[in-house]
Amino acid sequence: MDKTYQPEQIESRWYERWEADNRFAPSGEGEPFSIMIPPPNVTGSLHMGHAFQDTIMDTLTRWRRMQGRNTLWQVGTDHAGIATQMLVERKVAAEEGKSRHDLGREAFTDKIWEWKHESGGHITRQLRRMGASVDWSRERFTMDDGFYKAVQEVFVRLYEEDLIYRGKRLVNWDPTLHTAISDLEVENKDQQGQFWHFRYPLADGMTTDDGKNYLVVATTRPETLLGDSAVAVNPEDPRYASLVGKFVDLPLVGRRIPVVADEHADMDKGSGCVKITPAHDFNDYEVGKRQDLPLINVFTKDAAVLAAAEAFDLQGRPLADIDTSLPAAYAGLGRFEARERIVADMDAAGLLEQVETVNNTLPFGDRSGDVIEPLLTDQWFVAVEELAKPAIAAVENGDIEFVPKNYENMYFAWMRDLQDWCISRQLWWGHRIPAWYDAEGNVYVARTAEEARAKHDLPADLELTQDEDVLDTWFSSGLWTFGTLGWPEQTPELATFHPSSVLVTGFDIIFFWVARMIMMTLKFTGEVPFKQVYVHGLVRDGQGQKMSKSKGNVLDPIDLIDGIELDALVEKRTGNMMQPQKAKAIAKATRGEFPDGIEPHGTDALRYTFLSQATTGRDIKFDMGRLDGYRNFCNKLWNASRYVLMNAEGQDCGAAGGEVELSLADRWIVSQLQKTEAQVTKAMEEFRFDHASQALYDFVWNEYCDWYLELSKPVLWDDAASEAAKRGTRRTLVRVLEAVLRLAHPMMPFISEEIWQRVAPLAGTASEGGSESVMTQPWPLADEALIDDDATRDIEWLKGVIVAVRNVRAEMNIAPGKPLEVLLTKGTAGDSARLEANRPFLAKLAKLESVTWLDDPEQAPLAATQLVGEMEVLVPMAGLIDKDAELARLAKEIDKQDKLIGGIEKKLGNESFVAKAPEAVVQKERGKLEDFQATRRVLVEQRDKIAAL
RNA sequence: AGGACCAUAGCUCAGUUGGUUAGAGCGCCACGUUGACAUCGUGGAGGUCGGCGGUUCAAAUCCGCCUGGUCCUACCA
Repeated sequence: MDKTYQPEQIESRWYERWEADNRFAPSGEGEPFSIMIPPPNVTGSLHMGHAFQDTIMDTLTRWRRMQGRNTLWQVGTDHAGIATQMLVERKVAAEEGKSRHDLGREAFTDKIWEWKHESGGHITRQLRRMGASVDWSRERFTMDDGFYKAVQEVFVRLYEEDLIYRGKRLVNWDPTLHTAISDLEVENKDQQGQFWHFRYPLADGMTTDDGKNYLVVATTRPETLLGDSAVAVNPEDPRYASLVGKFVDLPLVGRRIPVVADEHADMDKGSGCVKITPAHDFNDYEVGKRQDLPLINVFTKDAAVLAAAEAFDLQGRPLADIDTSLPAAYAGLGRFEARERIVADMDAAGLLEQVETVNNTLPFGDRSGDVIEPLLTDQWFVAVEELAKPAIAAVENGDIEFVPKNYENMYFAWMRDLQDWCISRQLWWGHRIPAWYDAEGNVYVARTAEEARAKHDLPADLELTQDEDVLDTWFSSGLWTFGTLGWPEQTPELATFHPSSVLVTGFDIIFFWVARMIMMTLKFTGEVPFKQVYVHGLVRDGQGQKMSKSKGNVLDPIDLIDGIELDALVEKRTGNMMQPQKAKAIAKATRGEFPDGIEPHGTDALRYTFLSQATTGRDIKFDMGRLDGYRNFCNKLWNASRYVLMNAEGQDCGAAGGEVELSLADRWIVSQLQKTEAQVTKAMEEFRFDHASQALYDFVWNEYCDWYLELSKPVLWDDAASEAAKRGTRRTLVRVLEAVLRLAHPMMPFISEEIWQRVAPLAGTASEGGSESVMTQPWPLADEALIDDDATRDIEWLKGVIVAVRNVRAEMNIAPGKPLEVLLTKGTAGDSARLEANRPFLAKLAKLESVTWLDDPEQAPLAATQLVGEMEVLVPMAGLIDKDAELARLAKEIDKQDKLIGGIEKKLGNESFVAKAPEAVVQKERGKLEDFQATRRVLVEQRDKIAAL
């Protein structure tokens, strides 16, 4: 083995080997365990969130596989409609100077497929770098043929049950992307805006009660004035009661519109009058429905003003009897330009009463960044009410369990107030909606045009054209758990691996994805999609900031694994920016934070860092310090293994039998191993990866390396030790390490495999040069019978004495290597026996020349003293003591004991405590009091002795 | 406006059903080339557990209020 751990040398090698050996496929035996990967965008690349999530899934998968479960980690990618289309659109524009419309639908989607083939391997290669043990042979894509079929099937069946319908509705329209988007894709941002108060003249000579011939309405969107259908006042408002049913003349347009009474009007806001524009505002749309108002659309799909408005009734049928003429001056103006012109014109007409500056919230499309426009368009919807009921019940009755539990409330709140889901998108990339139209606009929903004809008895020569729209990406990803397993065919995989065991996902897509999967899967399989949902937080930077290109704080997991030069990192963070003016500051911050770039850390260290920080549900602040620390941990494990191999390879480790004698240390470390195995297993079961990683780290570093390896040296290097004793220690060294590697494997797959290959043959769990992998070894099971409390107590005693001597050395400034004479006194017979049993260990680890048992404490020379239980550890200090320093130290120690004693005495002096606290607690306090008092006595004795010098 | 979560050492975080001398890693200080490891070893310093009040024999832990932070939902004509 190399002297230093070199992750890059082992990681790619092992992944290729595992894949070649088909280690990731289900075994076909045992209780099934399955995880469906949240499919990343096919053209995307791995970010920290993926790396984190993949680590958790892989750890669970490897662990369950080792437990003997029939394990499938299903992999695949998502076509990601809008994101992918936009990306290719930009690429085509940059490279060919063409828009997608220049190319046409077919040629453009061909371009996307080309791009998919070209770049689609990127994310999967990165997944391999993370060590993900997914079954590549079953890789799926949401637009592959089988999935397309599943999507069509679901659409047709839902339509046949009247759970999908088409209609003209107000939707969130993205004027840049020219598509509807869902509520979830709208990001509301606070802005400072203006609030214009307009006068709407009353028609027919009417006046208000206070004699005005106009009503005042206020709006943040003057341009929608063109589409007003009414002015509303509150039915309870006495000021306007006489005007309800009368009319106003809509300024600039000249249309007569009614004054209606509706509860939407708030008497306490502004004038109490509100303009109603049902075709351009969601609240007004509701008012329109209640008041039976016409829907007057005044915008094009670009959100520019139409030459003539379009009027519809609430069912979306054109209305002929409405005057749809609009002022020619605004035709073709964009909405913001129209706004300015309208405000100016109102002002000029003397109808602008007031302008206020206010804070308001604007809706932005999360992809385009454009301001979203509520627009009346023809769309397809899923009626969700019926689907939601069983989906809510499944979580209520525990068929699906969220971890942590509090996300269930978030889920319920959303599910109980669900709007119908707009599933059509005016995009070219996605699943084409399986609906056909004839020349008269009749719609036929079927799996194919042929099926549509057959079903509806249509003549063969009737021309049918397919709906131009595609489905929302989440419609198809909602079918992910069963679509990937071959549904609608009843495949064996579907029978075996569905429902999946656990979904690992971020809280940000509970609504987008999790909720919809639950609804769709229950509907079509009658099963829940997964039994548990492990919800994790966002990976943020060290300061708790969201990682984003514009902030310049993005870390690429691959750079953490392989390392990156400073200049390359700066270039990566500042190149190709949307806001190039930030580049300088980002470069400076990056050079400040990583003056030497980023060192390579390896995948295992990165995974371990994620796991150690994986506290359920909370966002994690990625800690570079921990990454270094766990790289060091890998190095520690590496070097400990080198020590073991140096002492075990070519030696008799007891695998072939032979007499074996186990030392106290051997029995102790085996005992500690059992406890660690139990802890790690329990933590895994509870999704507490932080605890699992911590327990393993503690055992490896603080027990196995710090103590056991040191304790093994006196046995292995002592010529006087028996062959049976050496064999026992070698066997223990090797066996414990072998178990540790199995325990570590789900968390650190690469280093554990690399070392295991060398260690397992020595431990007798694998054959020399064999084809086994740690991946498929049994998960270590704690054996209660091997827990040895006596050995633990003895080793604790030994450690106590060694630490006591080290303390003395540090305090007295004695060189660490200087051999010392040590006396033990005031101990029990047990202490004396322990000394005899552990003399060689003590001498070696505490660097002692001699250890003497002193029966008569009076014989003790002047010495630095430490306590181990009742026993005193004396390091004779003839003439070497700095009297003042030692007195000061002792005074401080005595003071500390006094405080502890005082605290307990107060507690024990409290009658209620003694009366009400459990007896065990009281006894414990009494015990502590005695200990502290004993310590204090020794310290005082020592102080008096030194003071007397 | 409603709701969720969080606040523990300089930093990142553990702390199970109330009973610990409140822990870990990193960082810091001192010492150290002992035959696995300086990506290391040994020892150490460092905490009014955000504030106030309550319940209790006993509160970092339970309850209430307050402050600060993160996020979600809704509204903003």
